[in-house]
Amino acid sequence: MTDSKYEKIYKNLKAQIENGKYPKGSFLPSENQLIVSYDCARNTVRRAIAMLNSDGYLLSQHGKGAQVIYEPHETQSLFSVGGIESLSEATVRNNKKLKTKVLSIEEITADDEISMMSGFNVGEKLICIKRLRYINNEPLINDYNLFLKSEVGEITKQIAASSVYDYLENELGMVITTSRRRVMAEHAREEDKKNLRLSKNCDFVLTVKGQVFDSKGIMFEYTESRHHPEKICFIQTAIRNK
Amino acid sequence: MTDSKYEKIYKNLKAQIENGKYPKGSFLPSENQLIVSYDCARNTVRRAIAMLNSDGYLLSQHGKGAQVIYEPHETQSLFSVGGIESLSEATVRNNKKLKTKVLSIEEITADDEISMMSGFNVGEKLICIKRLRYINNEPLINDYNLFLKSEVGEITKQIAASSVYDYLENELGMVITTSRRRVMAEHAREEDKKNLRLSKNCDFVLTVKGQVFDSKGIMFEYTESRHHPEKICFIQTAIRNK
DNA sequence: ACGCTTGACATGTTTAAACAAGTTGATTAT
DNA sequence: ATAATCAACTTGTTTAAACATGTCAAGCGT
Repeated sequence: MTDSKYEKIYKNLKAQIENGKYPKGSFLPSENQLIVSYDCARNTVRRAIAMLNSDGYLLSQHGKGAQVIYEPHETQSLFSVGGIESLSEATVRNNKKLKTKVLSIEEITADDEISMMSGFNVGEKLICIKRLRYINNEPLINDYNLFLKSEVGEITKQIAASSVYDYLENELGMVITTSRRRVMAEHAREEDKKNLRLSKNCDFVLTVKGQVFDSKGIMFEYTESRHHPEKICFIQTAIRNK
Repeated sequence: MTDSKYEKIYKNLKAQIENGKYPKGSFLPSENQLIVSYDCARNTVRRAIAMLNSDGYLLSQHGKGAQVIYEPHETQSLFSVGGIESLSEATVRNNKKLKTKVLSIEEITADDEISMMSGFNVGEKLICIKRLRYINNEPLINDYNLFLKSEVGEITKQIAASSVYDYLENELGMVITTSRRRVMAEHAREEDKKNLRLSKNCDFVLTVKGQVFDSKGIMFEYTESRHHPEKICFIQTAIRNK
């Protein structure tokens, strides 16, 4: 579980950029200088730099250097799409307070309708969790999760109230790798209006539906998050990879 | 402009996966086999494989191999977030017919309000384009663009009706690199309802607002796309990078 | 028949080196 | 003074090799 060398360099540089040691517009030390500081080969430092490029932190320019283009997240409450980041991770990164209210946990068996919606096979045993997420004490996200029981075992109210991913990764040793998500705008349901306290003339939500896979390629989670549209949006930085 | 070796391998493998030569669930030939087929070093083929991983096409598993997890895009009309891909590029990739109706092109100067919204400085000369985009003959996207005149020069109705990016990259030789986008749900405006032919009880749109930068780090475009919420959603595949 | 070891093979990490190509500023020739 | 050239940087591409580590099935011993 120890970080590899390039991960250490990556995290170190990332932290320094976030701290403002390398402000927006400035250039990182050249690769040759970084090789000396970190005592490593060129490929190793290049790998860290490549990751920061795809994070939207750096813009490497041929012949010139790697320029910092990161800027701290703006005013409103928001978190980024573009990675698999749990809500608890995102809120910590943005210095927000996250509170979770578990509305219900029950064990169900996938029927036709659920199978169609989630992608699980009919007959599979699932754990169904409904949660309401508060950010800085405002109810902003209506969360609906289905977990494949054969993969994740029991999930207690305790776990659901903190971080399910923490539990899966650190307790169960699962490796979460890929996810496929769909982002859309939908009509608000009655429970959305009530739970998220939508204003009277707002009858829609910003929804993310997704399937999550572990390292064996098994889909073990279906997730549906319904966001308060006036208070949440998604940020995404992308680089063109030709 | 010629492709480098790893790009050729990347595109070749990608095409084969899309063609179904390597169906979902199957494994790619091992790195050592690919080295022979492509007559290259291990790092070169590894680079191509890494790109396909971050595209969500492959899932490399330590000790086992690289498994195909790509599946063709599903039923509804949709294109992916997570890259800088112009609409024309996305529709081609998904075998859709794109038609663009240019509603207006005018030259404006950024005032306070525009500056606040777009991020351009007050007083800068901008080209403002309003377009309606049809996919398979349905009006699905209300597009609003601001281009920095000093960077892009003149944009004719002709260009706006086909692909502005094509023009910028291939005619002007601009290099488009990073973009920062925000995805949100918003109230529909009157022009949205009319242009997109929203159903009566649907008064919201799925909006993407973004800023696009060139290789010098200059922001040269602000874009706002308002999508038909019942017919468009965004797909995103992500890998967890620890 | 069961569990264990082991060896072949897979991907992951790291180093090293060479060459290609873009950028920039100083030097040189006009 | 101006323009061309060059040298010293920068990042980009590619190869090669060594070692670490995960997977799996064949074969071994009990």
